[in-house]
Amino acid sequence: MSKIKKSAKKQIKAKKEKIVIQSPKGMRDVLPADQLYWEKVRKSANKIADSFNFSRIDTPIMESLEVFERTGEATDIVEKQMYFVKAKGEKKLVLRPELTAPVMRAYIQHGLAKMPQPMKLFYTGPLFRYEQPQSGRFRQHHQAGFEILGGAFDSIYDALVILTLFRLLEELRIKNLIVQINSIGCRTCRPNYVKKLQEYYRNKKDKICKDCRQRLPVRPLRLLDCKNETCIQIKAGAPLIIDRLCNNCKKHLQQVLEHLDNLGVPYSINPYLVRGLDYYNGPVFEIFIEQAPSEINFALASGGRYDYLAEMMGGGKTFGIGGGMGMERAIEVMKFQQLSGLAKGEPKVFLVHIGDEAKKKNLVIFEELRKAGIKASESFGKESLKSQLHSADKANAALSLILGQKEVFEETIIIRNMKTGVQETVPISKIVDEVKKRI
RNA sequence: GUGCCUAUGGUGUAAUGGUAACACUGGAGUUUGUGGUACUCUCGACACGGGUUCGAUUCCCGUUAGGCACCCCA
Repeated sequence: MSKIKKSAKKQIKAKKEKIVIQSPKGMRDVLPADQLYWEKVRKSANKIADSFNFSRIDTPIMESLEVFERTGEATDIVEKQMYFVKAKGEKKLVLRPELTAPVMRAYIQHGLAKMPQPMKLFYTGPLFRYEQPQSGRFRQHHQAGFEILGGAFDSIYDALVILTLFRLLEELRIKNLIVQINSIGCRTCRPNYVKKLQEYYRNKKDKICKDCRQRLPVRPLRLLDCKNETCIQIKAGAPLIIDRLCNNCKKHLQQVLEHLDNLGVPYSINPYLVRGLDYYNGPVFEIFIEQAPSEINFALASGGRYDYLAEMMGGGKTFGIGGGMGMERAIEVMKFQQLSGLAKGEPKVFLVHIGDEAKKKNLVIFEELRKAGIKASESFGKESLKSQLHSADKANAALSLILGQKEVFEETIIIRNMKTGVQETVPISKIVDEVKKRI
């Protein structure tokens, strides 16, 4: 008996079974309500890029695996966080997990080194990392970035990239920005430092956490980032790279700081700052909100030098410095700081019809206004005068153009000022001029 | 990849082992061609799948998604 019941139940349930389609984990839709922010960020990025004289470059969102494999020793980003794309044939394709290497690939592939140097390149676009999403962390996110490739090895360019990103964030009216900066040395001084650091930790192996014990031989710089309490205590006595830079690196960092002083860009030295990708060298930086509450306590932008990257990728020796801003994160902060002034240009004119003939005529008027550069709104789908005026009100229209049967017959139209309620009747043939007069 | 927390209309919140309430939003209207207030009506949800149970939105398990802490990072 219960068997019969259950199978009956199953049949009913099978009928009811719902299909739920969601966006993939860590990937979000940008709905119309949020587009104002995105528009602002895109526009500002373009504006800043233009005023700093960066040229736009776009690269595919997929690259062959080698582009990222060659960018250095193993890092989590290239090792664990890449999306592989199943294609029919030959090469393994991946969704790009970052944008510096693709830009460098394009630079090498197209011989951009033959152009006047350095190349100042700018981009915006999505990138993909397989990781656990959290607020301010997505599997697909967008960056606006700036790269200066080729030319001389000059601290000016470091400062210029930092300044550009800083000004972009300012352009978004984000407040209390601060640049954190460090240097991770070069091929000469970093190995020496790493040795020192490993020596320091050698006799403290028992005290540090499990993770750190594993990390010590592979990625010793990460120990300085550990949040384990005892590790924090131990790291207080650890040697810092910033104290062990070679003369060149030390001088270079000092020059960058001097430029930032001259430009009035606020910064603080963070000796524990390290980068996620291994091809970086020399000064590295991240831009934060000063004393940020936890909701927005993340790096808004970051970058550094990558003077060895071109060679790793099979190109000639090329100096490089670049950085990127996380667009989602910038928007998060804009929302948090409640930045206003993002209002979109509302339609000023609203078309109202009474009856079918008027509705037909309104479509023509709509197109005439549009050709004349007047953005009109409408509610063709509604019939009652009341609800149409209600919509006009909701749309914040300054004027409503009311066309009824009588007006169609007389070839006139009523212009209603929505603020004062004053109405005037004008000939339809003059509607464009009459509207222009009033807005 | 690991651990913990969460999941009710479009949004924000209720309640309940016997299928859900409120506010806002959306739609229609309050007599004939006039909005912003007020009032009326109305659309709309228990994330998905399985189990326990006479019966599950409620309890349990799994999945998915979101959040937090790791990992890592814009």
